[in-house]
Amino acid sequence: MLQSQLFTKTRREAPKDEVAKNAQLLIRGGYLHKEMAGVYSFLPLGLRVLQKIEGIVREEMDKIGREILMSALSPLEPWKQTGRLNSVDVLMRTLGANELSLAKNDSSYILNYSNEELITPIAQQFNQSYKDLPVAYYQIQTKFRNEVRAKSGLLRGREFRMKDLYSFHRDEEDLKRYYEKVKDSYQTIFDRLEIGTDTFITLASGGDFTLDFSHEFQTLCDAGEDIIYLDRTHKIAYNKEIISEENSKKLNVDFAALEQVHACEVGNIFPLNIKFSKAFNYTYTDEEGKQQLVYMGCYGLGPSRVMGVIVEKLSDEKGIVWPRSVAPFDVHMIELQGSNEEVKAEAKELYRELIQEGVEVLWDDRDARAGEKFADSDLIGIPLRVVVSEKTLSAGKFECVERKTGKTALVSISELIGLLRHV
RNA sequence: CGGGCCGUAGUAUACCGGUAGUACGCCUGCUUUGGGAGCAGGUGGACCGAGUUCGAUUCUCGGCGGCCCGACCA
Repeated sequence: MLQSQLFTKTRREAPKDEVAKNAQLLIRGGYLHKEMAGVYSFLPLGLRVLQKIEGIVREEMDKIGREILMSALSPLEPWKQTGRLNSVDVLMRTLGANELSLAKNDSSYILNYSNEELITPIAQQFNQSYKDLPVAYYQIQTKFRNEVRAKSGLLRGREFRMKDLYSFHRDEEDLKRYYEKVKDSYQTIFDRLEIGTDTFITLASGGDFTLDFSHEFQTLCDAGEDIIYLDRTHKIAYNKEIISEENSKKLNVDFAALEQVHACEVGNIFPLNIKFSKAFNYTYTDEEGKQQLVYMGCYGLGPSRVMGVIVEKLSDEKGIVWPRSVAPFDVHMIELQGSNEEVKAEAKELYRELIQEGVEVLWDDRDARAGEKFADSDLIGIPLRVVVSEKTLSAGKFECVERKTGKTALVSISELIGLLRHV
């Protein structure tokens, strides 16, 4: 893609209404446009990153579930059926539900903030025999929540991207088996997103759904709003919310001996057990012809929040440093002395060859000086910069700079392609 | 939702009870071209409402919006 065709520009200064590093850098780089507190539009660069993250999530989820897309609107009836219309904290409902539908009491639908009420009837319709189970559906969708205090850029928004997966099982054992599978799947996803080594399964409170613990995936992050008690040797952590004398005994863990660190919740997995199947009277027929309640689990992961966490963790004073797996492009090609026709032709040829090799290239074709191009390149944070200029032309090679380390090398085009294949 | 701070061009910031200045951006032209260029000219602004006042961007009140702390948080 030509940088002149991105239709965004970088900013030299951070917006004054953002303190969070992720929001500052993503706005400065032209990835995001802020609409209101906790609500951002994704611009061309930002959308590419989001799609890379969601692509990885999708690839892994496809191994253990089927993708669907549920509606954002839903009728009130199923919410009345589970009792959540009134039991769930009203602040977590959307404005649509609070002010339009409920206050006026004249609407029969709401903008839903979670999807158990929709997925359970769907699963019920198609899976009524023990032969049909287990099944798992997932979606990647924009979620809306009336967050009372949106903050920290992409880390806590009123509108955000979420992958939610729901599984249905004939009994608790099968649910547990699948639950472990999702744990592994999540770890693979975070590894591929290159935050895996800093992401820990964390015991947390069960919330509405269970008296037992739920599991969160917490990534170490100074800007994160959770505090976890970390046991690095066993690669497990405990959310501050469950720290108590009682749980210390129950889990046989000395919390006082553990490291306390800030972290951001990037995923969570919940055993729902029979809460929702009971509400919808979702039973299946077993081998003996008897009706049995279905066991459910739900599993969330926030791609847009992950994007914010990656920026928080991997940026430096010059800008963002994307891991290759989520970077908007593989290579940032910087053309200098654009008025020199030979340089221009050389850049064009390199661009063509890289594209042909399947490399994703952002070509800075703008009529700008070197300093500005380098500064923008550092800010945007594409993993590899390749400079084409009179200097490199006379050397017969290209200058190649790794964003993360600043390591520079002069390479030929075949060496460059080899390098990109290798990474 | 409680508390604190804040709201001035596209962005970041000054000043002021007498309708606003700077920098960057943007536009024109010339020069320049490996780390955010120089010169010249130009463009563009007080969140909304009420009150005080001869006069309000400035003071007061209310609203709306933003950030932070706390509470909350499938």
